[in-house]
Amino acid sequence: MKSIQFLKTISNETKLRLVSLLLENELCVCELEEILLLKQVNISKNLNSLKEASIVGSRKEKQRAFYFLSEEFMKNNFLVEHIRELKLKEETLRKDYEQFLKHEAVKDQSVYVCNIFRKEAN
Amino acid sequence: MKSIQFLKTISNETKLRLVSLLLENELCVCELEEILLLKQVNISKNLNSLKEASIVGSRKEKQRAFYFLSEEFMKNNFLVEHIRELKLKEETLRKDYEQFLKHEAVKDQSVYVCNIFRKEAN
DNA sequence: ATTGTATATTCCTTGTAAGGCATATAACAA
DNA sequence: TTGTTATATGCCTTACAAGGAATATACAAT
Repeated sequence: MKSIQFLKTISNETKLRLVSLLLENELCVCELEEILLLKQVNISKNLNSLKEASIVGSRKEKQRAFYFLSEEFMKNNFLVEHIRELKLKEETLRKDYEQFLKHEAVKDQSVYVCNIFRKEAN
Repeated sequence: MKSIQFLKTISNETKLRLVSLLLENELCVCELEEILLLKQVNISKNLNSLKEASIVGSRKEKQRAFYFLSEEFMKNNFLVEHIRELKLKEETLRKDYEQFLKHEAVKDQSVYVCNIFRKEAN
């Protein structure tokens, strides 16, 4: 069953965190890397498996790869609403969302460069 | 995350079929066996893992063990609604539901014995 | 006491998912 | 051209879930 594939795929912390963020906006790998503080490889791999499950789509823009939730997935209204609830209930998802907001703020006030946080850290 | 455990556990065909039926009614192992046409061992095992995930509870009545969806699980309104939708959309779940109705009909018109279908088959 | 019914548990095998690590590719920058 | 940034892929290991098969337990019926 396709529906089971959806469930199985998002029932993993990393993937759920990714989907959770993508509910807000399309994002590229390096943004996700900075927000989630996970290694690029894992993000790429997990995004890829989300893509194989038709949960996300992607588009290339120069070197960047932007990922977004698929229409097909978004049709599952109740499941989507369930995830929105988890974002309020689950600590990890809440914190990710905070990080996302910080990230968006920085993006707004300056010319965005992908590794901005990493540069500040050095 | 507990919520992930819920998702992970129900994202398996057998377990989803079980949960799907238990949305209708509490049922005992042998009833589930007859409706789903699965081996008793698998049903017991899967029910047990649903129980470990706090998705179902159980009560003993003589030799029978009746299983029902936990309050905790039922609080996830959107997730529950999602499953109800899957019951309409997914062939397997629809057929299971038909079998369930047949089973209920038999139960109503006679003194119920657990292996009634099996006896007819011989 | 013995048989039959209902359910649970244990052992075993197989499949698969997830992340680590190294490396590949692709685009752009200098 | 060479270096750097952004992303993807391949190989390996570990962990764990799922079902088969056999057996155990628990209670009921006779």
